[in-house]
Amino acid sequence: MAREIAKAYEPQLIEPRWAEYWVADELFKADANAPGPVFSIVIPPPNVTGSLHIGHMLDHTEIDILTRWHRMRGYNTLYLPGTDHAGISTQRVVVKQLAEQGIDYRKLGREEFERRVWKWKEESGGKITEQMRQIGESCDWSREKFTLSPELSAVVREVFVRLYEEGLIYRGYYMVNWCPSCLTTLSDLEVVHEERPGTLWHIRYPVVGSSESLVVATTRPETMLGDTAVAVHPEDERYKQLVGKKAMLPLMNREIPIIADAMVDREFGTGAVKITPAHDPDDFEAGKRHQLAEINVMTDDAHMNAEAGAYAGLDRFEARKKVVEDLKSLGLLVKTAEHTLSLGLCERCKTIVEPRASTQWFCKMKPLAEPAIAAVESGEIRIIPENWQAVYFHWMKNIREWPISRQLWWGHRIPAWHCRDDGHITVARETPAACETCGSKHLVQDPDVLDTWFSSGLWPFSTLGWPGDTQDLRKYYPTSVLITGHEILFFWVARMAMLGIHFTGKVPFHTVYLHSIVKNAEGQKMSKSKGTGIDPIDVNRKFGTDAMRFTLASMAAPGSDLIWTGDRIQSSRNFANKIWNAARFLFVNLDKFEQGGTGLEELASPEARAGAPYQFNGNVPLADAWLFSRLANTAEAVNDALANYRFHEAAQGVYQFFWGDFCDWYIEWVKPELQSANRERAVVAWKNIFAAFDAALRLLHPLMPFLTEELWHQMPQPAGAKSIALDKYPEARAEWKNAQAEERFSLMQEVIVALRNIRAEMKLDSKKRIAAEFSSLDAGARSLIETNRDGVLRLAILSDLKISAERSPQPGGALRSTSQFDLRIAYEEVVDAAAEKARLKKEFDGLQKAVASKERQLADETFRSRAPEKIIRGLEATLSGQRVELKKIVERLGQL
RNA sequence: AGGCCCGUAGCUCAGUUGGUUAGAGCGCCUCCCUGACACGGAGGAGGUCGAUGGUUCGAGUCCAUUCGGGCCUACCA
Repeated sequence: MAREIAKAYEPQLIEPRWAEYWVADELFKADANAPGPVFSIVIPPPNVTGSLHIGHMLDHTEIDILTRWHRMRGYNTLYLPGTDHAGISTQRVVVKQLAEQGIDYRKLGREEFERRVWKWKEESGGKITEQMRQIGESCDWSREKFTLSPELSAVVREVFVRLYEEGLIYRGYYMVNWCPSCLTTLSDLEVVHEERPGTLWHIRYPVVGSSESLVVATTRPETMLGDTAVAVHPEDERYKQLVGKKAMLPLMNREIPIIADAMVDREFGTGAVKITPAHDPDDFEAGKRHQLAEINVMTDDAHMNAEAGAYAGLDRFEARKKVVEDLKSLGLLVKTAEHTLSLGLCERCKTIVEPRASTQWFCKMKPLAEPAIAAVESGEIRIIPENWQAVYFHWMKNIREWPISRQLWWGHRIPAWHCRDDGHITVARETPAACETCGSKHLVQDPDVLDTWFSSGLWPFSTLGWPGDTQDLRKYYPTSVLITGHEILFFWVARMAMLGIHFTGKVPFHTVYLHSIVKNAEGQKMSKSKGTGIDPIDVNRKFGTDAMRFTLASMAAPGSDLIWTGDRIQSSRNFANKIWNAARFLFVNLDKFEQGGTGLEELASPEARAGAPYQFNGNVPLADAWLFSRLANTAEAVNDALANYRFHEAAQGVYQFFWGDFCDWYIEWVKPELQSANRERAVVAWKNIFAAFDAALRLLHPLMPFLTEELWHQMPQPAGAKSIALDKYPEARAEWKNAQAEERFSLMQEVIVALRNIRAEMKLDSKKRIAAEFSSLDAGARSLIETNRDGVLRLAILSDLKISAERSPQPGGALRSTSQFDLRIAYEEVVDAAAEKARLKKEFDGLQKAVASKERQLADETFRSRAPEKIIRGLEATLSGQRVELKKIVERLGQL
């Protein structure tokens, strides 16, 4: 049966086929009734608004690798995909689209707005799926549920009401971060700080009823219009006599008190501070302590309002200029100094945040944080890498109140209703018919929505049927692992921990794996807003999603950043192609072999594979014994790496085995056997190579799902078998391990490499066969080479190989020696003596240094008494070998 | 201001409890378009591990100081 296999790996042909399969199939749909261990994963929120870049791929890559690995080991796996954000994001997309059409979403009315959101969702649903298909199978959309689905909204309301009833959620009048562009409150975490050069203006405030005056320093002169006091330190001798008097606020001509407060730093500026309770968090607190009035001089969008008198209507920065000018002309500007300040910016739009006092909903965090701290301290939640634990503790132990209301439209609305008659607020799970206190029917729902992270923080249990006592909840909660980037440790991880423990009494996950941040070649974090992201779809189209996944996995060493340069993915693509071609080799040659009668079914059936490695003449052939031993060791290392979230080690292990061991050595070695005229020998070779190839595919599968799936289906599989992902993951089989075979095979590799090396140095044409001599005092080594003479002749391109105990005394030709053996090629043409000498000299230097340092160490009594026996013996063994080599080099140098 | 991380071959990075001539991929050099693969094969050159000092029989690996780069947290007007 002739097979048609493309000459090169073409991901664009293979992957869509399987992508469709993955998305459609319910492979990862967990069954709560299924027996066996459970592995459940919380997936971070994918962002479907278009800011998808390679950085976002990392979570999904790692999660999917783990999922497949666990699935192949018989775990019952559940994904909890973070589609919560998808709902919010959908709303934001609609807002953006409306804005592009010049429509302000606020003016649509909430119902009309939500209608459009649903419409967009329906229309674009397919588009999202197609997009996700192209970036790979890494996200499971089959469980797609949007935030605004009735089920999730009900959970959010339930949580809100419970926290409110417990007194943890309250309404408060405080200073909050306000974005004048987004027109909403921001939590501290949504404010990013940036160092910028600024100015410190010194302004003179005359003291009422005297010729004295005070100089205050400020970086924001426009806020002085709202000043209601000047503060000095209570023990500051310079100003002691002024406390209790009044100052005349320039420009506004308002008398304001001079107060004493310990908050003032005597060293900074002039030691006198203007107090603007409505526009600064510290001043706000001071204002409360001293019962000062708050004068808000700005509008929502940061223009000056009527309270600013002559400045009303100006933008805050124009007002600043004008205030400074006016002060200057009044002679009240004492001095200006340069001053670097750290400005708070809105994370989303980068507008300078305006501190603003307003009434908002808050959540008390201390009672929630304490159990979450304890969970990490006790190890019930493991944070990997460990250094992030310290960061977590630091934040959690200094946690502040969380303002949870947002003046946005996207998100869950706050379940609170204001009574128009008596002002009472009714908090309820369902829309109340009447006010709790006065029974009035004039109720208006609070216009605010909840911070996105409020609902996201419920994800691990809100998706499993909570507050009901469901089977899913019992089986899958707590989940096993959360993988995400460390940038949302506080936003999301910590809040899930707090809310999960609070509402279920159990931690939401046992392991938190925080991966590195992906940056571009310039070292910048990938970000859509900065324009530094790389679109993974483009890259995938070019190289394939398997290459993308393998690249991310191989670079995902924990603890440090990951820089995306683009050349690693080329090497991953090459690796995929290499495997593809190894498979082609098998099938193309099998076609020829099959004409002799024995077919694929017999050679590669599941039963045949299970019996490998097969024997010939009562022994497993050396190369096969070696390969299966390598396979066992690789499987062990890879399993171990994945168990410890060391994806890069897993990737490297499989790469080395598949390319280095399987392709470069094993296939080359068994080529003749596969076509052997001895049918029995050939069948053994075929059965072994198929078994090894199959195992290697399974080993690679989590790291390259599409390619391995495709090739797996080329081989005979048990009836009803659907996917390699449901096959077994290779384990380290003890009976495959064979230290002796590894040792013997590697000696042969050494001999072959040394011979190739000589050939290369002599610049021999690669087709030119030459004769060589092998000599070794070790009878075992001689018989090894003797037995495998054909292979050595073939791989080292020799016409003949003489084997002897003693090196022939003949001078001339090219020579290569190790402590175990000598190789000589008696070639007529003189070897470049000078080059040979230089090479040997270099080797001599290195070797001599190594020998000297070992001799020194071994002669040291302290070393001998303190170093472990193993080290000493190893050192001695190496030393004796190196001495032999050194001697041979000296001899050879003498000859030249 | 406090905390964390990084500085290893030209580039991007590995290097788990300190232990034998420090590894990989890409790039570079030489030879080869050989029937799985030029997205390939074979061979090779190239680092003394930012700097200094210390602990130790022994340090890329631990400690201190220092220089350089990055990140996070912070209410200094």
